Amino acid sequence: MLAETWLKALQEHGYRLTDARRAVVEIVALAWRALTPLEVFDQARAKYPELGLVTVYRTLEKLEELHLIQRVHQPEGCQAFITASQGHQHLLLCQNCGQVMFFEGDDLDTLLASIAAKTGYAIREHWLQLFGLCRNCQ
Amino acid sequence: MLAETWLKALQEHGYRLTDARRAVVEIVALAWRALTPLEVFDQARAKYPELGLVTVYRTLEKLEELHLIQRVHQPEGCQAFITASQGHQHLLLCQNCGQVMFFEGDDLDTLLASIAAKTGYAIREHWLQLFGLCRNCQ
DNA sequence: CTCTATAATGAAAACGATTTTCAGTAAAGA
DNA sequence: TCTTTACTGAAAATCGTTTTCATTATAGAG
Ligand SMILES: [Mn+2]
Ligand SMILES: [Mn+2]
Ligand SMILES: [Zn+2]
Ligand SMILES: [Zn+2]
Repeated sequence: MLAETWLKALQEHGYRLTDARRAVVEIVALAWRALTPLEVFDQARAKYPELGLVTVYRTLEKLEELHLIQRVHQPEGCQAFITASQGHQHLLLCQNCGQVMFFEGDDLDTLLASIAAKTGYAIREHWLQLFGLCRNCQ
Repeated sequence: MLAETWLKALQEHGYRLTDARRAVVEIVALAWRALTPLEVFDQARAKYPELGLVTVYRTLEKLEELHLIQRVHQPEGCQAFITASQGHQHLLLCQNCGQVMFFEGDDLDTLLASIAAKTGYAIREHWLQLFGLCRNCQ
């Protein structure tokens, strides 16, 4: 299970395992859409009611630092997090329910070469993100 | 000049022309990189020292609403604005000096069709943004 | 299993960015 | 020139996030 992996990773990096952390990790690891710190807080309090919002922020910070989660940029805001992609992948988001999927195999080489030639830029990175409706929401 | 166009657009939408607004518009219209509200404030105060930060926020809001400027998402934050693209264009940003360029002619149709087929999503929109080093910064 | 060092906790306070309130000012049209 | 009311900046309020701090509990040593 993903939550177990993350907890083990935290431990291996010298962080302690606590009930608060476990609650946060379990919520985020199971999420099928990006969650804001406040959404994580609300959902995790169901498992562990003593949880403080501060600990949510602190735990998300550590998970991001270990590249286990990543921030998602959206028209409505850029504070939400989702499980990190592995390797070179991009996001596909449902505009209705928020479901997040990863995809890979984008071949932008020709495009990037052409832009580099036209502009004189040395292109180092690209952000590609798709928005649409998932099967359920169409 | 771009600033004139924007001021005319504001006027045509029933907004009044004031010295404060002129100062803000002139700074943003001439910018070659994305500026945060505070950066606009600092630069515009050189032209009009009585300017208040609140008016910067209010003016940016109106310019965005009229699609004359657009918000730029970057790893360091998502509060900065730049002149809006016309038609279907994407951004190319210098990771060193922040220079912003637009490009068009991205052909993602094949990619989008393949992702749609694989995932079952109806793809409606895409965000593509390139990062690199401009000619001067290489 | 007990003890100890200290990482982690939550409450409260602080903070920084943005928004709202408000009384005075000035743009624009009559 | 006069009148209406949109716009202004200062101050206060608000919102999300971070810091501070005294207390608690994890993890490793003994
Ligand atoms: Mn790619
Ligand atoms: Mn495109
Ligand atoms: Zn959906
Ligand atoms: Zn540059």
